[in-house]
Amino acid sequence: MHEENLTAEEKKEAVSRNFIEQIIDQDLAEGVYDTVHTRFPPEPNGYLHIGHAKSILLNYGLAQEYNGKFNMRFDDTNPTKEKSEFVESIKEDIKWLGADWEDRLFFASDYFGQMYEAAVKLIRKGKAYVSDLSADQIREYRGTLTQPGTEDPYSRRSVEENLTLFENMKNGLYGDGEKVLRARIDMASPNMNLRDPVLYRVAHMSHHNTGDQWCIYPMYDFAHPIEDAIEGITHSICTLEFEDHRPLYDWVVRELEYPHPPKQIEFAKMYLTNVVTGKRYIKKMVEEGIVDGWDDPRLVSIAALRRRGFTPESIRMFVELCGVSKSNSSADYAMLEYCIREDLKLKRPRMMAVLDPIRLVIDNYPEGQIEYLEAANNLENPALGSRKIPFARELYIEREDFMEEPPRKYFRLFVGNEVRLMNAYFVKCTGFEKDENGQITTVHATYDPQTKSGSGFDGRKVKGTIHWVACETAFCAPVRLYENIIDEEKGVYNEEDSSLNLNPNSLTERQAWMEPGLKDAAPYESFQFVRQGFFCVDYKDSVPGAPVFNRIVSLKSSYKLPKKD
RNA sequence: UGGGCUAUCGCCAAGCGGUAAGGCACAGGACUUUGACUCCUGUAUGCGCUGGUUCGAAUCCAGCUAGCCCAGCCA
Repeated sequence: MHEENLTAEEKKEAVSRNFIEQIIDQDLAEGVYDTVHTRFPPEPNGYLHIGHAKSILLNYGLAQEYNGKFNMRFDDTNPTKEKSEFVESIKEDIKWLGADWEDRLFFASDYFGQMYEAAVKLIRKGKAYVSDLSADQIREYRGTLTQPGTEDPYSRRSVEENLTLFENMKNGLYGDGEKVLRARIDMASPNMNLRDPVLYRVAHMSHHNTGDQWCIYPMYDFAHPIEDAIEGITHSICTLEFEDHRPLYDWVVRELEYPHPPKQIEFAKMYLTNVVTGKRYIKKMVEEGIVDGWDDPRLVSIAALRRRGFTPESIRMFVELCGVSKSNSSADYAMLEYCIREDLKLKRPRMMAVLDPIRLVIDNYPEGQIEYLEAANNLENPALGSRKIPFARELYIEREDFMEEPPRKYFRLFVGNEVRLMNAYFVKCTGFEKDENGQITTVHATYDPQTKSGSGFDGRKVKGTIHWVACETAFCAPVRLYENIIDEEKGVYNEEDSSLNLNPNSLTERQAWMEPGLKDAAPYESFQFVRQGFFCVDYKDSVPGAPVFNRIVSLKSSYKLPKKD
């Protein structure tokens, strides 16, 4: 760890450490801590989204990296907002992401007794007092950003009186809002958080974990450092907006005289371009039925990503790629797409499915004959084995794979051109048919038996390869093509008239014709459909024997079909 | 207009006084039974601006500018 001894070359070659790792390295080197203990402390008031994934994986990853420990803790200090139904979904999402808290699952509410004692300790030290001011009055006394606050008229109460009053608060002698416990710090501090912050409030309300045992509840700023200290957390990692709270965090652990005080470190939240992350917008869309719930595959909640077919590995890769810093930023959605393609490309079979079919008739192929051809599941990963696919005289091919008047450098089917049918034969286009509307319905071709896939034929080359399925045996199932929910101009939500502007193309559902083997696809199973992208069976909408395929991500394409006028 | 934080390529992000890493995206090219993948190649004379210190500054100093956060008995 003696950086100063490294040459410039060595410095460059060293794996760069993010700023949190640098802080931890230094703490360890200086003996401030001799271990690393982190935690993820969500409030169970909603579902987790991709932004949380960064925090989860950061905290868990740091614990792993330094051979330390990682705690799961629900920060449930406000019963008015929390529900136990969220506890389970949060646990499920974190497990899915692969963060393992082992046997360390905690609830802040389990520490209410210790927090109460801590408050009594502060009162005894003269560092806290009970105030009768109303919420409005407290606001007035707090001053403004530019004007200092003024002393709370109740701040001079004696220790004995405060002790009694606080006990009375606990015992339910006062109604909600009647009294609060405040820290005595500095009403004139330029940092608003230090102007005698409220430590405890009265709330006669049932708590999801403690029931009616308590009618006073600690505030975040008081509770959080205590939670961290109790659990032996060393590095308490949170987001940037808590930077101003750090002096208060430090004040609490100092006044309570914890022997090994934890250290708060703040990092920038992650945002994604082209997606909606705002809870209020999502809530509104859910309420108005615009989306299919908080796990609608167009959203970026952990559950939505899972349902769409993203893998934990891809999320981890994404978080790692994004890095950690203190500058507000939003990652390009293309980076997430890259990660899921990267993760799936060697792992999953590459199958054929036709999304917009026209008929291809191979006129020199025997009528009624079905031939089973061997197809590798993944050409780049032989370990995935192979399958048999039926080939016949009449096939479906993609409408865009034939053109009556091909533009320059179009390698697919047009009259006179020869292409390879993937996993099958070369076919040469001989003609086509149109219906009364001028729509192409059928393409005719002849095949060359000696060009069979795998035969080693190398007599001639073709530039194009297209995918296909045999009409008779094709399995027809719905596929859903997603665009992210955005309005490029205004975003999904217009602040001015509070209207929602949904991209009407955010979801397209259509039938697709696919290899018969796909009808046995199980929920969550994913595939690459050649040239169409990666698809995953939607567990929620699929019934046995009738899978529904969500497109996770499309493939990149360097060829754009010219637009028709 | 009080306090805190941030500013390096279209998007992330290294860099910590020795002469601008990397990834995504993009553009060329090679290869190809997916116009995918893979593989090459290219992309900041410049680090928000202006001065200063220094042989040397993205890095240090000063002054600006812009953005984010804070006036919950939310977290």
